Amino acid sequence: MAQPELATLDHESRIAADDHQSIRLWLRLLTCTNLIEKRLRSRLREEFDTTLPRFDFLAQLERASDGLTMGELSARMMVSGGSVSGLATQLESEGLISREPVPENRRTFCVRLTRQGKRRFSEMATQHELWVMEMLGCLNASEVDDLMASLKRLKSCITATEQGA
Amino acid sequence: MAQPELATLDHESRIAADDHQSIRLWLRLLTCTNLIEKRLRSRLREEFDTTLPRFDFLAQLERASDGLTMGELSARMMVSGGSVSGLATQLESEGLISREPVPENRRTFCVRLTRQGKRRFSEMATQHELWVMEMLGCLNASEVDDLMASLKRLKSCITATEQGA
DNA sequence: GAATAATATTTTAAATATAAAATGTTTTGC
DNA sequence: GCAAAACATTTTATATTTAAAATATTATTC
Repeated sequence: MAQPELATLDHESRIAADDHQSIRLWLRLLTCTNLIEKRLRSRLREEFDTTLPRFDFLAQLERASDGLTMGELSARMMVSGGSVSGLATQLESEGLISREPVPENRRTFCVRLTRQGKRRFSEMATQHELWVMEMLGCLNASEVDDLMASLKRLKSCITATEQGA
Repeated sequence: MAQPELATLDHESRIAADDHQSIRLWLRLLTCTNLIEKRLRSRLREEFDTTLPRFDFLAQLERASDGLTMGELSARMMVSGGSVSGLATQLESEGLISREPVPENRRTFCVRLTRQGKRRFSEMATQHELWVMEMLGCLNASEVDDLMASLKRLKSCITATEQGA
């Protein structure tokens, strides 16, 4: 009974079904990301009176002990140069980062965490990690590994299809 | 040789390792979502001179043939009421949606696609589906199914840890 | 049934996003 | 070496986001 029905699914129908499956996967991915992002956003506001972009800015610097240029920050944070510029102005005025000119290339700046920025970030990072653990922690190690592998493959699929079409 | 080393990983170390793995998973998820979102955003701009939130607004209505209230739209789109309100004002002025009062409850509106909105959305949806296929299409059916299952589990993990902590 | 609480939406204020133009610096090509 | 191109950043103008206040309606409670 099942086989004849399957046989009636022609190539076009199957393609259409796959289409919908792709869309469904994309929507599910988006939902998960939105849920996590919103939770982190509200916790950062409640507990540290800050925002996700500002946290992310500091996090990128924490990972790069030699400092980063504005362009590198823009690429790693995946936001426009204008955004990075505005965030940097704020964080600099709060004393959390420094923006020093580079003698060899006067077009660029080297952005670093200040001592205060490091201290402040580490307070937030500890909590941030707990919040993420809280949300992802019920996945066991092999589930996490599976997801990591699948998403790695997905990422390479996405970047394989180049932007300029 | 491997067992003794594993044995030296005490509970705390293993927890720390898991923490980082959770963060890495979260960042990878975010990267994938950002890549897809940016691509869709720029394509929608280039080809239809519109934005992702506006497309999403219409898409939610397309799926709900009986129309939706502003609050339902807000929940399904996972954005604030204020955003929905602003988007509705725009889309209404462009003639793509209608916002009719509901006699039984004068607080709410019933939002629907207009004929023009349906036509416009279907043009965009066709392309949108192709763009998503383009990015996710290199995953085979079983990879997609695996991801769907993993993300479903992830979603239930996230929502299981309730917001109000 | 009047006062209070809950609900649905819009408006407001502040922050953030982008694209594109402007500015200043370095590199390239002749 | 000078003009043109490429590069890195900031500024500008516009659009979007959110949280919270304001508005209006409905439901509850005593």
